[in-house]
Amino acid sequence: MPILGRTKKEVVSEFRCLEILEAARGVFARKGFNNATMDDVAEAAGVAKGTLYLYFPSKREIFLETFRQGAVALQEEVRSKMDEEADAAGKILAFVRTRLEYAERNRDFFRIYYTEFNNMLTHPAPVRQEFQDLYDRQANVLAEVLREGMRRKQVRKMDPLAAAGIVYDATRGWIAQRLLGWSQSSVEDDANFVFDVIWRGIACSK
Amino acid sequence: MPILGRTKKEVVSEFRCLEILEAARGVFARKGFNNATMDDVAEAAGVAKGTLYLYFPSKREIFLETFRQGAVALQEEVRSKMDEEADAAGKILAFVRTRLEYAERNRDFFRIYYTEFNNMLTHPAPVRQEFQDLYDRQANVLAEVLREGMRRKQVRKMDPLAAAGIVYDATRGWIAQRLLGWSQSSVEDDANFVFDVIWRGIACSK
DNA sequence: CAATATTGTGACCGCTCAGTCATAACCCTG
DNA sequence: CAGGGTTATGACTGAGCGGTCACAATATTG
Repeated sequence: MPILGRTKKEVVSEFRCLEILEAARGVFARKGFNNATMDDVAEAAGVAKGTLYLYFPSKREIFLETFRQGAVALQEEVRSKMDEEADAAGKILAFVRTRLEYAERNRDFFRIYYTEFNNMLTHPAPVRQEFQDLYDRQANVLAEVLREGMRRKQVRKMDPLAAAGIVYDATRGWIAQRLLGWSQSSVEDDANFVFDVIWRGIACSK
Repeated sequence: MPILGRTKKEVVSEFRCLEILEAARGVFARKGFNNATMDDVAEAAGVAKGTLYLYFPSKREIFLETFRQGAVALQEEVRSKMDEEADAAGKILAFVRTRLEYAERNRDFFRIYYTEFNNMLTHPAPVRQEFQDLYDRQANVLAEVLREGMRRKQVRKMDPLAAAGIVYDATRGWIAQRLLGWSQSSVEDDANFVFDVIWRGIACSK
């Protein structure tokens, strides 16, 4: 007896999955993938260890799912905020600000993101391609914005992907600093500062 | 019978330490700290596992030592190249270029540096402070250069530590891209590009 | 309110791996 | 080259943990 296209069973199951993922996110953020145990996750989620395996096939898969969830949500938020802006400057500021804001609201996710992303990329794994794509998509959105900016003479001529890399990394670094508590300023101020430096670096000097 | 202030025993012992550290660096770079086993390190070093424990108290300590070694060498090289330059622009270019060059020559070290550094910082440990200091020292050298540049009206007024963070992160990001094989250009070109963008971002617009 | 199906449990298993230690090989030195 | 000291070895141990499964609790159905 499906309700709204889904059986009750499916709804409950999905709810459990989300509960587990949320608990897992906190545990992985606190202890890192390797030092987090399935017992930790089970305890945080308030279920027995065996239950975890009713909803996920392995520790790795739980981890990857928390990762995917956060990454996709981040990308969508960033993309939608960028779409609201008309020109390259506005879009890039939106990119920086939205990421900083999201990081503030999702510290656990970003802890995971920054401690494990490099690991994913540098140590070949079956999932490597998936995360490569994740980065590529972000970089390409930025690069497209920059290309358009160059066409309109707002951004000076340079390799768009290279410039995108710098925008991305400057933002990345700033978020890391905030996560480590090295910045006292507001998200707004920090975003403006990072944007200001980067924009002067890539804009047409008029 | 000490020779040149050291006994033969000490010399041999130091040599063995270096052998082990070099082997360990490769293993940790390839597999990451958690997936590397002491058997791996022993095999790479061409000794038995027990021998490792004659020279180091634990896996963790071997790892930290490879890390310290590389970080100290990097810092000294960067500092000395920066000292050869007279003004802020030259010093910052030297900072970027020397780091890129060093990364090219010490890929193993940088693999470790980038995959484990965040781990060190975000997961409290007795060593946390040590690595915090390592970063602080680098950032302060940069910040001092920027402060001096501001005094001479070459760099526009801004928080020097914040600006140092951006220089550091843009460089960091670029090295990561090179390690992942995402850049085809020469080190020289890449260094100039990164410097160019950053410098326009922070220099007095004249 | 049985009878059956579904979901949850946690003791347990097998394996990996850091670290140990009894033994061996290799020095010196006299 | 004997014998005492130093360095090397690798089989072994014990702990930790991912994953399983026999059983229990709960839900569903007729």
